[in-house]
Amino acid sequence: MTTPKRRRDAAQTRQDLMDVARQRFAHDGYAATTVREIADQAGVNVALISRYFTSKEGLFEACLNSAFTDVRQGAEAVETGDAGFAARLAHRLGDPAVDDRMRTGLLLLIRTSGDERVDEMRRSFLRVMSEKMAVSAGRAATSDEGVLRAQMLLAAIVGIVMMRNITGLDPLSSAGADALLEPVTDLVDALLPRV
Amino acid sequence: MTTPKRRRDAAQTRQDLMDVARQRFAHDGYAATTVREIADQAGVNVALISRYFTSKEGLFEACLNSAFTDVRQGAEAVETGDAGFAARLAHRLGDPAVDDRMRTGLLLLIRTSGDERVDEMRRSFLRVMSEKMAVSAGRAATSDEGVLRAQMLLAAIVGIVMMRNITGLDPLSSAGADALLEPVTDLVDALLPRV
DNA sequence: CCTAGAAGTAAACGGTTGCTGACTTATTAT
DNA sequence: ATAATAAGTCAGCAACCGTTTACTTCTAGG
Repeated sequence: MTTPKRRRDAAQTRQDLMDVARQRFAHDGYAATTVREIADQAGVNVALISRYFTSKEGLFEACLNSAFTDVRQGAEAVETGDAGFAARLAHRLGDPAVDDRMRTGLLLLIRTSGDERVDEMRRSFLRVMSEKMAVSAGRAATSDEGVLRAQMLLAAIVGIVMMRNITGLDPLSSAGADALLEPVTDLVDALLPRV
Repeated sequence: MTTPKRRRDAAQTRQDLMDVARQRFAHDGYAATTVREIADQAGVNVALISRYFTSKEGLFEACLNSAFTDVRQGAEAVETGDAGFAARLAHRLGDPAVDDRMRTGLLLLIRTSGDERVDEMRRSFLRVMSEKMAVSAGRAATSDEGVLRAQMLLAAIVGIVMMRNITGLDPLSSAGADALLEPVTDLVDALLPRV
């Protein structure tokens, strides 16, 4: 019991449920995560999930939307197009204390719920996201080659985050921001060099 | 009915089950895939999964082992260390007809079953695999920096395969081997240059 | 041809899942 | 203080999960 007895607060409870759900969905996937586990970990009853989010899918959709926001503003803070892009990215990826939300957000980007409508939301977000990346690197948003390279960079980043957090493979999983700096810089410069 | 009525053949049925299971596990994940779906798609009864593989986890473990073999020999065929590495890799990744087994194999590498023993198998395989990659690129297997870079390359490849096959994001998902050649070459040269 | 055993099926089991409706408890406004 | 309402709990539902047991059907060896 972190909070020995918490005052009733619907908004806070809703937020707690989302925080827990994001972690579990991101780490274990949608199907492997049960609503009871989420509720238990949040310290409330299962029925509140249905009340606040209609259904498990509704909760996942809410998580995905908040993940969009986090990844988007994380990306804006990081890829302003100047030379320090790779360094800041490495810092974000490497330091576990820095940005837990962006990490789980990135993982959620490839976790499917089985609902085609939700998948389309994700696809649309990824498309916009990769076009922004291409533009900020000096390409046209309509340039297939630039967008392709941006999507490959995004996929590579997601893959690295996933491998670090899911498999627990060393030295990748335990590498800090300093160890990641050089290879991440090389990766960014190679896939999406500024023109 | 591709085969209007097939002769009874235990070995063939076992193989059919594994083929179907690999696809489904790779694409949808372990928890989201049911044994009934697998059996139905293979055209046999559910009970045969327990008979031939003891359990769903046993089936997954068998799939993972066959994925190890495929990825290993796919990697051996591709990364002999010479200059054509990136080109062959791009060809394997891009052409859907070329190597379906290596594609599903790569996807299985980050699909967890929840069983810690299985996860350890995967971790061990990934470690050996990345050390081989580092060595074939001219690093020592004990070099943390070389192995880290190899693991990042592996993670990037897995991420790209995943993004291509799971999200259906264009132009990445529909890009052919020719479109992938240049960026993949840049990616490989950047993350794991031969020394 | 016939039979022993392998290959495959059908049906049901206990357990778990997501979800719901009736209920209790705390908080707020008067 | 107390009624009204929001916040949260409880117990159970129907459906589905993985697995098993008893059964049927095919096939190979004599």
